[in-house]
Amino acid sequence: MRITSSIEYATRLMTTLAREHGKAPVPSERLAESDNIPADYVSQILVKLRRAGLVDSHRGSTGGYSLSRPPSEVTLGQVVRAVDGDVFEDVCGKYDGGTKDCRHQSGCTISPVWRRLSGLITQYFESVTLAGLLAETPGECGAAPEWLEKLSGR
Amino acid sequence: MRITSSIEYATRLMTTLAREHGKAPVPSERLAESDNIPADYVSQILVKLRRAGLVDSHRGSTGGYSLSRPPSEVTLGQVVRAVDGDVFEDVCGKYDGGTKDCRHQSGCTISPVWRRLSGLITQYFESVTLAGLLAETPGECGAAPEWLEKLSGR
DNA sequence: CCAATTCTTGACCAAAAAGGTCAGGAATGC
DNA sequence: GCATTCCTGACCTTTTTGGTCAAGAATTGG
Repeated sequence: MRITSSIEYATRLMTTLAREHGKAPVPSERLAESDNIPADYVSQILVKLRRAGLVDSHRGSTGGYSLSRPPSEVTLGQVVRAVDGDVFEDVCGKYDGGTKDCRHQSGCTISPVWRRLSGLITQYFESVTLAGLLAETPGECGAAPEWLEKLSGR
Repeated sequence: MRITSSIEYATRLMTTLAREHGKAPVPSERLAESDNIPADYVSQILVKLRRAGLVDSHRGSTGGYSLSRPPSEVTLGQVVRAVDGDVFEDVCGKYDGGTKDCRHQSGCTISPVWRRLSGLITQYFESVTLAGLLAETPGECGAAPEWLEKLSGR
């Protein structure tokens, strides 16, 4: 399991756009540059974000992209779904070995576990907004996950 | 993001072995059959589980595989790590566009989010044991995730 | 000791997904 | 009308997934 480049890139883009919210639209080329993403790839990701209704696009010389809503109203979940579809979409029914019935062995005691995991992830994604991302304390790339300790009870 | 076949298969195998714990070793061919997994693929997965110390193998005519520990002492996290490595191993430092410094844009406010997610998933995996999997109420493949509501506070 | 059984190892392969590129066209603002 | 920017969709390469295969090395029952 991993974070794909699309997810990472889309998150960077949305974060940058959030910072520019209320100002002029940002052309994709500038986004590519500032977020360190291949220029031609950026457009592709922005298209998905636009189709999901998360950003607006404007053509012409003063054109570019802008958030369609305030940063506080956009969740990470929406961003992830826009570029990657639903999380753990089709666990059940895959890997059924050709037989088309659910073959999670052992009377399907496994699938509830995947479903909970999926719910857990979805819920976390939903709890993070772009506004929250901006307010995040940067910290270097090795900081400990503080609140995690709380959650785990340790 | 998705559950790979290796993870799903490994979980099925371990669940089946947990059910047979204390009895005779189960040959891989029988595991393949009962868990609906390609026979040649099963061996490959079992090798990883053995190298991780989760199962024991015995050759010869009465040979096969068996759990190396009681089901209550094996977590889903151990199984997943055995076949798939660490969850979200290297988010930071990837997608840096060639520049070898961490380029999570915007002062790296993004990486803590991935790290928390990784921790959340790891923690969930750690909380599920094989014994727990066996005790799971099967339910059909669409049951609601009950305890999730508790966690979310809703 | 022999033969059947089972695991072991590592190479190999095909299909899919990920990651990225490109070219031609259509709006838009100046 | 011309530069700028987005739009569309095809295309490509690399990596990962998912799976196969063959030769060999233990082990056990007979």
